[in-house]
Amino acid sequence: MALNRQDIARSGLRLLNEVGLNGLTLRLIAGDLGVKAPALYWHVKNKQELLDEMATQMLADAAAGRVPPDGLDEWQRLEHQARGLRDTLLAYRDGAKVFSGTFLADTSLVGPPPLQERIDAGLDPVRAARAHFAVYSFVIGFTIEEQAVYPVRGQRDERYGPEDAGAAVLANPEAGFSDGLAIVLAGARQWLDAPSSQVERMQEP
Amino acid sequence: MALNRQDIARSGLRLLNEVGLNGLTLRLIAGDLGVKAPALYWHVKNKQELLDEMATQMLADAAAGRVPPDGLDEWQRLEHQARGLRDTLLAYRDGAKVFSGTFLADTSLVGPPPLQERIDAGLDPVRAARAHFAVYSFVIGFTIEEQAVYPVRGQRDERYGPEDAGAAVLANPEAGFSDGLAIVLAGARQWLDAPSSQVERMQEP
DNA sequence: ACCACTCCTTAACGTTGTTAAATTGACCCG
DNA sequence: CGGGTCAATTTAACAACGTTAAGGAGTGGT
Repeated sequence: MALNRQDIARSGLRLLNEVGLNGLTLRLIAGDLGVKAPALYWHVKNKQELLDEMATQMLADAAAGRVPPDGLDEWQRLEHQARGLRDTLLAYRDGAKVFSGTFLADTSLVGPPPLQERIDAGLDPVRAARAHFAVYSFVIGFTIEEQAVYPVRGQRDERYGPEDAGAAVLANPEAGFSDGLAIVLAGARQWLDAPSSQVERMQEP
Repeated sequence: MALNRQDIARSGLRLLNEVGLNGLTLRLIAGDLGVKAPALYWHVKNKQELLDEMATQMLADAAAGRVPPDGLDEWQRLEHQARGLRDTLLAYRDGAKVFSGTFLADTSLVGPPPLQERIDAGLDPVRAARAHFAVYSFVIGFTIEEQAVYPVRGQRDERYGPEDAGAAVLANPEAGFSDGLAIVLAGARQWLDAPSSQVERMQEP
């Protein structure tokens, strides 16, 4: 019968979709598990540690059902991974916020690093990591803004009028994300082929 | 004597650097202003509204001292703006988190929209907005991750070991950001010239 | 002198994360 | 059997938080 961190995290994730990050209280989670709040402290040091566990669990659940199809090249795998990350974050209310605050308990869950082929072929691993992180950063940033406007997928928050700049893009989040991702991937590809570590160098007629 | 929203927001921003977002309480801000906590509710509806005001103030203060130099082309202005945004967020503890949660009370503060020249020259404004938002998203995402590792600029948080992927990039945040920004800008440039075909359009409701 | 309005205080409420101490239950050893 | 140890949970309580209600002080107009 005894609880464990995973059960608690999973309960937290389910409740997250019902009440949002602000409404997610330890007493609520405990009640959902048929237990009183201080019991959670036997398994978890902090609420923060619980949120970390939730972020990890979130990624693990999503990675389980998302093996990239065979026959993709490394760029397509990178795109697949980026889309999967966004889908994962969107699967939970405030998912991106929960995720971005925490670092993962188990980093092996992100899956095999992309661009490994090119690293084996001589690409500087630091450069590869930076390109990868640029894609990752874009996905996190985009999804955070997206979830600010659409707390749950498809339902727009009433506080945001249609007037500001971001809203023009987020009027159609899918297209905005696709285009943004295409931009970042194209840039990464080009940047890895033709290194220009200084941005100033990229001006051309 | 009478307080106003700006004073409160400014006090909140100063205290943010001392105590962080978690430690930022209404009673603390009120005390800093020589006033009791409920007094703030005369000027502000919510704590959330206060945070929105702080985010706005943050951007306004930063934009004041950051007019782009003359003689830059539109890409250089975009780069300037992106670097300025990161600097602004880094100027406050948890700055990116505060900023990303809120939308701005006054959107005129972001400055004149970039890429206006190309829009005048016939570029689809939606495409321009998406390219711009891709850059914006990257900056937000990168800086959130950066501040998770470095709560205050230059001081690494002890919880993160050097082992994970993001840390490899964030070992040198300045270089990581520069490279990432170069990637996104290069991609945007290329994408605006030749719209990518691999991403098909989604239709609006 | 009175009213109206702005701005702030005092007092309090319910909720939150968290801690300390007592309690239960299961398993092992004599 | 009986006691002891250890894991897991409960009961009770705490300080702190965001927020609300009610009232008081100051100011200005008529």
